[in-house]
Amino acid sequence: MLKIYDTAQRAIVDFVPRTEGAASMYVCGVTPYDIAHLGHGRTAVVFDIMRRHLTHRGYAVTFVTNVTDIEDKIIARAAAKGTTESDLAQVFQDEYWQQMDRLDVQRPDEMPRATEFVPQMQALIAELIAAGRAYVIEGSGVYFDVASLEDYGKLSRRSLEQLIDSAGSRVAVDDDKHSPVDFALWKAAKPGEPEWNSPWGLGRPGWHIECSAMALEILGEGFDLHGGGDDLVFPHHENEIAQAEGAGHPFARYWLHSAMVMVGSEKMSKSAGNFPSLASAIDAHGAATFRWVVVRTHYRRQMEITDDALRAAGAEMEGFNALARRAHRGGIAAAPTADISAFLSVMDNDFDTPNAVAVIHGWRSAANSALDDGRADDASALVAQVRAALAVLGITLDDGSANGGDAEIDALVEARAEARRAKKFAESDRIRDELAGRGIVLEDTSSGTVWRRS
RNA sequence: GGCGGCGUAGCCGAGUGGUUCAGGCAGAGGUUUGCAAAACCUUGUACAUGGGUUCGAAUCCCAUCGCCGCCUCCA
Repeated sequence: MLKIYDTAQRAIVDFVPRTEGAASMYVCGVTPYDIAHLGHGRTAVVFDIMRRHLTHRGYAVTFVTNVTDIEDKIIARAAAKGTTESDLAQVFQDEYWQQMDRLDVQRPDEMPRATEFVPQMQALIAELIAAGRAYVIEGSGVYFDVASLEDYGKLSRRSLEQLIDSAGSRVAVDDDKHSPVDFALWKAAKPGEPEWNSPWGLGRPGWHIECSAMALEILGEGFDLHGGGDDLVFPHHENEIAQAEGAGHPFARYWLHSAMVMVGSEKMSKSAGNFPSLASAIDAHGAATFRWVVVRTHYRRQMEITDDALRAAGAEMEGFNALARRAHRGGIAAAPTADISAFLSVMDNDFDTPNAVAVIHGWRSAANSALDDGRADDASALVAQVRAALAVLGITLDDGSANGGDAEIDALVEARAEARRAKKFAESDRIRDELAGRGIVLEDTSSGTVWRRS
């Protein structure tokens, strides 16, 4: 039985989908106005693993991730760069998916862009007005009337009083709004900004409405899982719920939130300017290592992704790759099927990847022992378990088979092997040192020498 | 100020009342190897502090200290 931590209930609960055997999932995507950072990488990997695990458990998963391609930051950045909003969004969306592809993050089944769903947003806004949950301020826009919704704040556990108390202390309040906590559904057009026609005049959608409208449009009422970074709980997800339920549409059954990535004990954020790029981390340490460092910490726990952390994770990954190389060189093929039930049941407990990692390490160690002892069948089964479990985590091992293409290195490796056979160790060591100088590390196995780049 | 989380051995990171242990990285010793590399084996009595509950607490309760997040755009 899959159990998940539901932010709304603040508890680990059984996952019971809307439709048996299916799982519909909406994960808030990015606002593409700058390059992807480490936090984007973590969040994407976390939800990708949830998706893979659900799929592995037999659910037919429908996975939706939106793109917020019209928003204040995009408008400001496009103006600063002298480009259009859509071009700017496209550039950074492409960069984002380029990194996601390197990380083997599976593409969503649907990737709706906010600008393509303006009619649906307007329809939802109209419903909210009709339901008495929203009001129009001429020349300003349409606002959600928070006080009209009895249980507003239920996701983030905030009361209306405390919200009103703190409102205005950090954000300027529009005096025309009925309450300082009311938020914009539709913003009246401003000169030089993109605009759409609407029953309330030219303008553009507020930030939160897109996700309510698109999730309902694509996944329907009462879809299963809604996810995102935990910085979105309030106000974004809270407002999504208000917009959907305020119009009478049951919204997400479960809420999943992944914790933030910290840098130097502070939350990384674009506004603070402390955001190491995802690309540079992958460049330096590899995609599998990045995934591994994410997986080592539970998704609901804050973590730092430092160079040291990546190095340690890289050392672990290297151990797994070494196993794959050994098995490959020794002609040990992974068994066609693998029993990874021990791994899966750990994962069933709210995607407990840290403990799942321990299970995989156990198999790795046992596989090496089996290879040491020449127990080929055991080794084959264990290697298969390691590979299958890692696949659920989105990691594919490098067994070195792609290293065969370098004729020059292969020739040197062979020359060294000959020298060794002739017991000319001075010569064989000289060749090994030469290769080491070029970043090539040799490993002599019982079935021959394999090499890798260090 | 309100809401929430965290503080575990050199480092990362599980664990929520009890024989024996998370797991990993780094370190040390050993086996293997011509020497290495890789691998395997052995090796660490840690739980912020002070009280309390209990036969027994890292684990429950209270207090204290420290760190972090949300309350503003943010993955």
